[in-house]
Amino acid sequence: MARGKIQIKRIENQTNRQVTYSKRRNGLFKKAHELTVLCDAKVSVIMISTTQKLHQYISPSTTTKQLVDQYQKTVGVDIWDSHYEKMQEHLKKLKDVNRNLRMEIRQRMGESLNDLGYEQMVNLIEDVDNSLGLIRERKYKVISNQIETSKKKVRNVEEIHRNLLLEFDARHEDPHFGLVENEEDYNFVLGYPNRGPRIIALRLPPNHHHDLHNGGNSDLTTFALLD
Amino acid sequence: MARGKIQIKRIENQTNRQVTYSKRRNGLFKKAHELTVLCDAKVSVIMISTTQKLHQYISPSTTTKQLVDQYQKTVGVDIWDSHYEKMQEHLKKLKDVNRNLRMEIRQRMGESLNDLGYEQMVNLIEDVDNSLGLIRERKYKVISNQIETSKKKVRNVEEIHRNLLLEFDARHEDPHFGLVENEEDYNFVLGYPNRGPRIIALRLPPNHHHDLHNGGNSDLTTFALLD
DNA sequence: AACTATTTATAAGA
DNA sequence: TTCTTATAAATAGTT
Repeated sequence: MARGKIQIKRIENQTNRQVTYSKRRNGLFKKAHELTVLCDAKVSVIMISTTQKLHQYISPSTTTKQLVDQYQKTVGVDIWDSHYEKMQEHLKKLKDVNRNLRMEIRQRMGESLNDLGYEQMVNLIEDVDNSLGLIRERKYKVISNQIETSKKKVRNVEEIHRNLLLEFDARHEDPHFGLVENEEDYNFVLGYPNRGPRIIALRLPPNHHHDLHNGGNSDLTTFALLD
Repeated sequence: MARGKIQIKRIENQTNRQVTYSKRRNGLFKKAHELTVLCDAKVSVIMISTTQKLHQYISPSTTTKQLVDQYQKTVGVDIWDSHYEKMQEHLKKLKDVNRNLRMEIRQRMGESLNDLGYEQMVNLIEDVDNSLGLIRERKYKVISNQIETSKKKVRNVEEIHRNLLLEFDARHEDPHFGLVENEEDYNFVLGYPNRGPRIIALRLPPNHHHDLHNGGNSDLTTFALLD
């Protein structure tokens, strides 16, 4: 439109094309803005160049979202629909699933049984009964585990105690064993209040002598502790 | 831009403004199209006039949705989000709720009990047990209802039968009653094989005489039928 | 990015 | 609305 007329067709020279794009883009935005001001209109211009660069003009009085919203409302063809549709479907499915789950729970809780036929009710009873059995089983298992754990702990404590007593015993038989020299100091180390000697006796079968540290799986015998 | 320079500010004369809007809108669209062709760009122009009329130009190679999608992707601010937010939230909540419901069902079915503490398990057992009781109760109720319904039906049939016999009886006492004149014809009407008379007797308390067709709610007595 | 000859857009009038 | 046209504005090609 200056220094020579041009044909409106793709500019093949890339540099030229980009320059023209830049110039005309600004021209378009300026025109858009003038239109906005002069005619009190709302204008959105979005453009993407061949180089995938995006530019946009939007009238100061509005936002792109507003305008596009208005666009879709006016044009009728909701361009969000395709976007929404799947979501709507998903939502619907989820609601259905939700309803069914709630119904199942209600029935399992003994409510909303009106819809059930006799046969279904018998099945439900059997099912819930089985479930109850499973849960009870599980409870007993948990209890057993807890008891087992407690037993192991007890055994462990017992062994530690026994071990201690063994050492104590050995010390009496061999006064030169270890670092502690006299009974008073030893009592002190054991945490006994130092109120004179206390007699502790333990009878241990010989074969148990080397089993003392193998955890809690051996068939341990409880020994009477004489204090 | 011709016949006098104009200030870029709102045109107060409405007619003038609309004319200018129309002219410049076409100009803008033309420019947009030229840009599209010359520079191989994609352009979307959406505008709304003061009169809320919407016009748009879109490059032939694309759609408004595509361009706006590109716009939001590029600009980063997802303008759909605000649109979707509530839905997304709803979706998320539903998913959570569904997950919890499924978990509850699984637990009620005796699965996924690892997460439950002992206390919770005891509660669950009590709950499921109660539910089982409720369902059984319901089952018994249904059975009772069915039995009751059957009983009523039986009573009803019995009454109809009895009524019929009463009429039959009356016919014997008063031969001129009704239209049927002789015993043979009457038996035929009643569907009895015509093998001579059959003696049928019925004893009925007088006060029940008018209760015969009031459904099954009265305290009906079952009478022995002598055949 | 700046210049400018020229084309194009358009304001005002009809 | 559309046409006309004087004139402002835009811009293609050049620097």
